[in-house]
Amino acid sequence: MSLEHAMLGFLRYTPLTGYDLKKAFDVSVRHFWPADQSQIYRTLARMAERGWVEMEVIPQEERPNRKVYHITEAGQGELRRWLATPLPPDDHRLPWLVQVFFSGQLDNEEILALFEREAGQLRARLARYAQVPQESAAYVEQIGSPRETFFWMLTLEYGVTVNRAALEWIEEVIRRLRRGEQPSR
Amino acid sequence: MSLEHAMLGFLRYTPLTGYDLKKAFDVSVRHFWPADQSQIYRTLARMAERGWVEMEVIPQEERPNRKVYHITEAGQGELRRWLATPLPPDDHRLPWLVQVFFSGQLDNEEILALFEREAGQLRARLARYAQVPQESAAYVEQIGSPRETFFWMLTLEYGVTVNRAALEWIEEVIRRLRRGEQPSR
DNA sequence: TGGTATTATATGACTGGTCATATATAGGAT
DNA sequence: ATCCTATATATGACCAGTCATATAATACCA
Repeated sequence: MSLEHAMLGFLRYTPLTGYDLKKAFDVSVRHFWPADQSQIYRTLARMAERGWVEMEVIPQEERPNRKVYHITEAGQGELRRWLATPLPPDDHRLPWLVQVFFSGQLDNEEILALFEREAGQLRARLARYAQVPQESAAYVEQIGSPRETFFWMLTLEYGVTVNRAALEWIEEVIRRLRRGEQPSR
Repeated sequence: MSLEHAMLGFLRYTPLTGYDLKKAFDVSVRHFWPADQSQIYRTLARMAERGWVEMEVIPQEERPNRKVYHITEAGQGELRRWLATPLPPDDHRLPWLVQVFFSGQLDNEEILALFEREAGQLRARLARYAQVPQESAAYVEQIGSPRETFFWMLTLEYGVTVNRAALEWIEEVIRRLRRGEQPSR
């Protein structure tokens, strides 16, 4: 399960609380692995039971105590093992393609709107990706590892490449639909 | 929820049993919306409760009775409504990118293997896509609607385009890694 | 003779993830 | 004066989807 291993990945850099982990996710991997706050805490508890992490309570006044988790030897082993393990072929679900598949029964204008909405979402996503370097700059500096940064940036490149290809295809389809390429009912 | 609406989409063409629906999914939308058999039956029951479909039992000897479902007016309305409704921005999860993100701690050869495995999976997926037209030919003929077929084929085009872009990017990254572009530890 | 596939529906147990909400305090903004 | 944000952890209810398994007859293949 990727959430656990992503959490181990962050904890390998430095001990963190659940709250810190949530923030780390939100400036980095949330684009391909969003993490729910409540699930982070539950998962942390499970990981502690398994001995992948250990917890240390840091008392605070006028704030809930911080529970700082650090990775164990077993946790490092598990992370390494998982990183080197082939993943099962992933079946991603694309509800938008379900709409396209059955869109024949809509009017041509409605179909055009369907594609234009998706184009808009892709442009918005690409715009968000363009901001990632700034957003994560502090974190990048904090970790200060050119090797880690290199692979972080590859995930961003992937997102830009794939979403740009999708957008270009959709723009081409919009032109085809305007030309009236779709058979009528 | 897309499963329900995909099921309505198929039922709009013709009445079907749960078993038929599973087969319809498996030759078409399973590439972007796989459907579990047990979930199809449960969902069918829920849709009947809501009045989107109605069931008719066709007795059979020496086989379980067929329960043929047909779409109602309400179901058609619901399908149309959903098709014309903007989807919430989808957060797809890509466990492979989680591996890439944290791969800095692996050896260079292991990282290369990570990318080569993914390239292999993408090639396999593209090979499967190449077979879709043959696999679904019977179904296409059975429905016999050029308009429907046009949009079905667009979903396939999308898959080919996006996965090809991903594969090309990965092949480029593999060349970069071989050149030693990644900083060492 | 045994194993597997096809037709056909169904349930129980489980898992990963979401959403709403709770607690508690401080500080800044409207 | 009130609202929002940040810090910090946690639970209950829920939902979609997965996996294993059950039933039951036929037919084909090794």
